[in-house]
Amino acid sequence: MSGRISDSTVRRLSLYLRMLRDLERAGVEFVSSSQLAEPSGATSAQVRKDLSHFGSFGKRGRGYSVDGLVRALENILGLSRSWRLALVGVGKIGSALLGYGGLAARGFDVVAAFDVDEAKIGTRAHGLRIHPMRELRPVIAEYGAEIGVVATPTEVAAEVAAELERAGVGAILNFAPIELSEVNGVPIRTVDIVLELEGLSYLMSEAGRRTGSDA
Amino acid sequence: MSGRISDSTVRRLSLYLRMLRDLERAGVEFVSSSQLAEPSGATSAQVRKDLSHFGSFGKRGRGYSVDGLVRALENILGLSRSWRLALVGVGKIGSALLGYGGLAARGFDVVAAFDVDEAKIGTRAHGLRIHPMRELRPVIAEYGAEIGVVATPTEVAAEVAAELERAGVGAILNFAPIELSEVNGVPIRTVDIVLELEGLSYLMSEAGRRTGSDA
DNA sequence: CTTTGTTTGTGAAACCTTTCACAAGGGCGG
DNA sequence: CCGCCCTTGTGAAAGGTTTCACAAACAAAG
Repeated sequence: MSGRISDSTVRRLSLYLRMLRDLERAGVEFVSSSQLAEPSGATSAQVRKDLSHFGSFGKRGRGYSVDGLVRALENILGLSRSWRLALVGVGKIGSALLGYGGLAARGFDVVAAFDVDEAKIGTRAHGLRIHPMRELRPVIAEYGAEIGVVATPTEVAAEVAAELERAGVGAILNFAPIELSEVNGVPIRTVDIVLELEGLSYLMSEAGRRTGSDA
Repeated sequence: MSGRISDSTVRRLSLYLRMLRDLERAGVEFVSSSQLAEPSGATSAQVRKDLSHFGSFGKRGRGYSVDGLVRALENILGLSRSWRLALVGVGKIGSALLGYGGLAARGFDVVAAFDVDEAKIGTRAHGLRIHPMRELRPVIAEYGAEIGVVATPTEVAAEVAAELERAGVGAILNFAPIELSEVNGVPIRTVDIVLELEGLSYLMSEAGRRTGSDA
């Protein structure tokens, strides 16, 4: 088992875990790979293959113990603990994140916030004091933040990401529409809304072209 | 050329276009596939392969005309026009989207907003009147919205997506942490922040496990 | 006009992911 | 205990994407 696990496998594991938690709440004890596959649009074989990279969790003829698999996946994904986030940029997106209870509910706590705007520094947003960028390193160290969130304008995103890295975060979530390159093995995920919309734009145009030329 | 184009190819095309627009602004006339590849982390061969699905845009020995390729990619991606968005759910994320100028700047105009909260209905958010859900269909028809944006709580996201489809949108951007299944050929892209964070959590835990067992 | 530089466009190869299909294992009723 | 049924775990096959490597094409210089 276990070599390098693909990104898509990890994504699916998260989706399986979500469904398993729902099942657990509903008091279900066992689940089969096909039931597990449905909500994420995967196949039962894919579920079994995904899990097989990490071990043997099922009972033949019976399926998977819901509780057992929840714990196994939480361990694999690193979700049996909570993570501390440092937010840089308390603008539109940053504020939305601070106000979004879904993060803390799932074990991602924003413990520190930073901005360059003198008017914001020292004030509180959703109960969190906003620090000046200058204090990035000490404050991140003080709170032990592990994940940096870049919610700044595009122009400074790369610089901020580098600064976060130097401050010691182990991973970065980036909301600026720019491809940041991973250095020093600090993984970066970018959430790029415009890119998603452009993908949809392509598909709609493509559909139009096909329909158009059919007529 | 041109068969079914993969998602990752389309994403890269968007990234190429971004860089090309920067180059255009900078007055550069020609660009090579390797220059184009760099910012998106692709290889020059990949750039050429991606483009080759749609035609022959370069000049051997010279590279690609920046202007020419910008227009070609805008046409391919459907970005030589602007798109009208209908936003459902004017909560934290919805408001952040309304306030984010980056969308309109790139040709994605939010033309209608909806919510169930009686207190919000009739008021304006960032200059946009908030309509009740009941008026979804007529208002979307009136403004000719083409892309629906789901920014509601998870519980109602699937229902809202179905409603948007019936109202005639051609694509859906979903911010709720749930996998919505495409029906009637209406493509759906989901932006799932928690999923991204969990991916980072996996990588950090994995790194920890490796380092831990090395010692 | 010919030679030299460079860079494209593209089959073929390598690599990676998903699907298939089935032997192995376990529960359950009789 | 036996036989039946169900579901896992997994090699092998299929399908897809990325990389390689090179002929073809063009610009520029002599």
